[in-house]
Amino acid sequence: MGKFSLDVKAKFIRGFSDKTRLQILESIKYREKTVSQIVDDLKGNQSNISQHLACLKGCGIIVSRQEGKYIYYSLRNAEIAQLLDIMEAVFVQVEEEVAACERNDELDCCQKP
Amino acid sequence: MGKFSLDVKAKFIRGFSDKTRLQILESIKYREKTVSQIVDDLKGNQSNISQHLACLKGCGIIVSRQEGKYIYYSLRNAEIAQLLDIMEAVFVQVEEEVAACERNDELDCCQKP
DNA sequence: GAATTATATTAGCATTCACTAATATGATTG
DNA sequence: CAATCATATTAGTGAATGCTAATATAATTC
Repeated sequence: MGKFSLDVKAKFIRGFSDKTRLQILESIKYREKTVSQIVDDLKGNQSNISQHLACLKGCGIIVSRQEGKYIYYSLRNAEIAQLLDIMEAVFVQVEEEVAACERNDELDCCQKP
Repeated sequence: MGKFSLDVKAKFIRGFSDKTRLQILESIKYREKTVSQIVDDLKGNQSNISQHLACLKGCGIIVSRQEGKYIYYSLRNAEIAQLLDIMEAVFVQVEEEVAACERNDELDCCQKP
C-alpha cells in the first residue's frame, strides 16, 4: 500500500474513532434516518451532529440522499455494517484491558497531557 | 452498550487511526519485533515510535514482552490481525471516495480549518 | 563499575479536534 | 411571498494529538 493510501486509510478509520460518530452509526445502522431523527436519537446538538455527519460522509462511511426538505443518511454499504460488527466483536475481547488503562478516567492513554 | 463503553470503544478504534500506528501494526503483523527493529522498519524517530507503541498498548491492540534488554511488541491476538484485514478490505471499497474528498490534500474533511 | 545499548519519559510547540452559539441556506407551507 | 422547518456553515474556544529534542531509566557488556 502506498504512502498516500495509508494517510487516507488513517483518515477513514478516524471516522469511527469518536463516541458521537459511533452513536450516529449505531443509530442509522439498520435504516436511513434524517438529521433530526438522529439528533433526537442521540439527544444531541443539531450543529454538532451535522458536523459529524459531514465528517462521516467525507470519510466515505455514510451517504446521503435528499427527499424534499429532509436529508436521509445511511451507511455507505453493507460492508460498513459488517466492519462495525467486527470492530465490536474484537473490542469486546480487549475491552477490559483498555478500560483498565492507568488513565482510563480521561481516556488519554495515547499521549499524556 | 453503556455510555462509558462507547467512550472506551472510541479510544480503542482511535488506536488504529494514525498513519504511523498503522505502519507499526503492519510491521509487527506477522511476527513480534523489538522497538529498534520497528524504528528501522519505519525509518522513524525512536521517541515517536515509543510513544505510539505506548498508545497502541494502552488501547489494547498490542502487547509486549521483555527479553534481556530488548522489548518485543506484537499484536494482542489473531483477531486484531483479522480486524486489520477487514479494515483494509472495506477501505479499498471506499478509498476512491475518501481520497476524492474536497480537501484530500490535508486529510481534514472532518472539521474544516 | 563505567560505558554502551535499548527503550521510555518529559517538555514544548504547532496542529487538529470536538463542542457551542450564532447565522446562513434552502425547501415547504400557509 | 412571508413564515417556518430542516440542515449546513462559520467563528471561537479549550482540549487532545503528534512531533522533535532532550533527558531518564534499565539492562548489558567490557
